[in-house]
Amino acid sequence: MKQSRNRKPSGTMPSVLDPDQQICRSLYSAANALIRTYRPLLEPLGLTYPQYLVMLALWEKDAVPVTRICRRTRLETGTVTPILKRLEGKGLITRGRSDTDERQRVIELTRSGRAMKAQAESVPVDMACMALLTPEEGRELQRLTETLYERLIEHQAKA
Amino acid sequence: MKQSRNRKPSGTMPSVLDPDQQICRSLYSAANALIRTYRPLLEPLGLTYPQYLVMLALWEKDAVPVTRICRRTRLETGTVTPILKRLEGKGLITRGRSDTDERQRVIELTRSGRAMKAQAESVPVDMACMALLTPEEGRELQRLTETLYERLIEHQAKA
DNA sequence: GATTGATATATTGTGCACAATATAATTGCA
DNA sequence: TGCAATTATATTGTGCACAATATATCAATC
Repeated sequence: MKQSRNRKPSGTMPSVLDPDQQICRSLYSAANALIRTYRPLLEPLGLTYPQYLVMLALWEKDAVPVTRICRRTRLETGTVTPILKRLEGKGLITRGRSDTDERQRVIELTRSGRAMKAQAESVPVDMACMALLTPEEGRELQRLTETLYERLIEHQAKA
Repeated sequence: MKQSRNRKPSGTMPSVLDPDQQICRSLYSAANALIRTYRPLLEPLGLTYPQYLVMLALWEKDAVPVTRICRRTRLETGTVTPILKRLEGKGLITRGRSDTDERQRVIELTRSGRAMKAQAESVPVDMACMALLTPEEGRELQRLTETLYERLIEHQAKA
């Protein structure tokens, strides 16, 4: 592992509490840095990354309940509800009520929200152009993070 | 890639906007889920994960300026300063001033903060016991996230 | 058809995460 | 010496992220 910024003296006893050994720090800082990198690409759309994630879910399938948005974005309702309100405020979605189940909202794209999809197509393209990872590295990283995610959810379900 | 929760009809045109294709979502949701999993392990210490990260930095090297904490945690000063205030409030650290440079703080562990280190040793152990990833998977994941992080920082420096 | 339990969403409170900006001390150097 | 540029930290404002809790509707069953 590279430690260009924190070389240890050779012969140092490795500690389980060494920050450089923390997989979670690596994962966390990479995720934060990646979202920071999305920012300028999303700025023309006026979206944050979590807002973009919600829009992706809706471009995939429109007129869905909040539950589905949570499932596809992997965020909790307490996170998603305020995001939906902001997207409504921007005029990108509506938050109607289901006819068959008064508890359920039906989240629908407005014309403006639908129109944004075309503009958004450039975001993954621009991101890919940065060539941050090779295609193989990208696939491997996604495979590993998906594995980890699944096991964490599974573990969480047991507790 | 597994898509147990969102099978697409075979022959569906793959979209660059498909949520399941987003490496960033995989990374983000795995990082969030991992930090959630740390929570019960850190609860006996009364720490959040970012607070724990700061403590790791101080257990590695005590009596350091804020800059070093930022570097080792990979968090910004705007994030770290309030965390340091909370840790000070818990009686784990002090935030003195440097004699040689009045701008600089010297962040030092208190006796209580130093004592916590022994208790914290069990956290990585308990985490490892969950066997979320094999040692090889763990190493590979850390290698890839470190690579990504470095390239993102590099890219950010250019802009 | 009333009650019990489950489900869908919303609210509240705490703690990040960071950009932008402010403040203050130090350093360089004209 | 004086002052411009740099550096260290703090502050402000916005938007997550989530646990815990609340509320309202629906479903099941007695």
